[in-house]
Amino acid sequence: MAETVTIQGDLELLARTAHLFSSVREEFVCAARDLDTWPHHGARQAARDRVRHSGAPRIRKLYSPAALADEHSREHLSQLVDRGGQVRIADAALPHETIIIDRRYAILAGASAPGGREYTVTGAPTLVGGVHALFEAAWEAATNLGDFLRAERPQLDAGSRTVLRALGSGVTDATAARELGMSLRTYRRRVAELLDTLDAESRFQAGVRAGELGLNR
Amino acid sequence: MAETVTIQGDLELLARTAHLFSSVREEFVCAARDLDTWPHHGARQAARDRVRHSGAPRIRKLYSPAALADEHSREHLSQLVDRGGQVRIADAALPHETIIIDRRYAILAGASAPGGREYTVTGAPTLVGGVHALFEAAWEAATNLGDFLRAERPQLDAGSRTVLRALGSGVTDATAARELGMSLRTYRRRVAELLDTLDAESRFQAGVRAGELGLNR
DNA sequence: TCCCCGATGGCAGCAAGCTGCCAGGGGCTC
DNA sequence: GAGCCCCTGGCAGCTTGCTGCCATCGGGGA
Repeated sequence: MAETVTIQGDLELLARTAHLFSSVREEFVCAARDLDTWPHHGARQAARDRVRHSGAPRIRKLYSPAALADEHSREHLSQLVDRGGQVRIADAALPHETIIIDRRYAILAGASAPGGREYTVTGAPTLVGGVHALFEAAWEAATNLGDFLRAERPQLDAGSRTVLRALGSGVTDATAARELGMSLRTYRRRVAELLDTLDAESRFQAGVRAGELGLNR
Repeated sequence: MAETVTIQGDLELLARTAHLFSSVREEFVCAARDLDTWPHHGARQAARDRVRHSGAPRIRKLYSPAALADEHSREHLSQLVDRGGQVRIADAALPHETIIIDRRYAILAGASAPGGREYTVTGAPTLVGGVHALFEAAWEAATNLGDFLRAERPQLDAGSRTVLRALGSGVTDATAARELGMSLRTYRRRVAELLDTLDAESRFQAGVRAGELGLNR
């Protein structure tokens, strides 16, 4: 392969770079806006297989917050982490998707063209090095997936947390109000406010949200 | 250091092995019953620092299900995973805690003795190799932390899941029953059964459980 | 001081949720 | 078919949750 080539369309990209994806030895680095960006299903399988064995490459993926939009993506990302990959979320939008393999090859996505999207694949050391340095900078600035998800939970004041715990303990409103030293009316006001901030229409729904967000602690 | 030494007590272990923990280059392997077993706080910090940089050692930790007993430990483990460590849960009890560093040194915990717990530290290749092989076998047989947690969720039949979704959608019982094509009475029976299997005393509590267990899908 | 404002709590009425009881109804075995 | 069992649904009565309304209270600010 020439040091730098331009490729049109996903299919050709797959055909021309499949051997690169399956040759990953040490590091597979990927930056993208969301999970739908790269169509490299074969590569995913190869990467998965490799992680299972010792001497696995280090896998790092950097996404925009957009990658967390739907539940399905979240599930996928957490599975990625389970398999030993590292996932971080950047503040930036990451419009130009990038893959770097073993610091030897870089694949950069460009604009859409009539014949499909345009990609640049290069093995030129200076180019790859530069791209890698940029990635490192973005990587360092980004936050861990787990931390990001934890930070995402709405910040509740101490009062709301108390009410939350009372609700979670399963007691009736009367008991909870007594334990918290407030009237039934006020307690129910707090509950109603909590449902409002959690955007829930029923107590059950609020419980689900609280459980998902790990607020019940 | 002699090839194999026996050490009494946690303090001496720390003193004699601190340099080993900070010398980890490629792989840090640990098997233990739970998180309280090893007192190596310094090592944790060292490992943490290393993971932040490239060329990080591969960290693998194998625990018994007992390590998941309390919420605090779960939190700690998931943070470990966030930082790029791999955590698996074994079916076995793992009574003999083991640490292997770079396949060069092994630390094995033994029985409690009057002068503190007894530890064996060795750098003998055959010994370390043997221990490592045993660890690999146990590791392969164990399941990923994430998978384990997912499998832990109680299995609900299709009907219960439907009810769960209805509850999660936030509609009233009357609406839900109509949508599910059953009477109000039966729907409420289903809800009551669900609360029972989730061991919840209120709908909110059931919601929390469902959210925690990721059942709301 | 007076007024305003926000938070609280009591009350009342309604809506929603919970459950015991009993009456079908369908499938099963004998 | 008879008896049995389990599931369902209606009814009723009760508890719990929800909220509008109003009175009260305490802390600023004009």
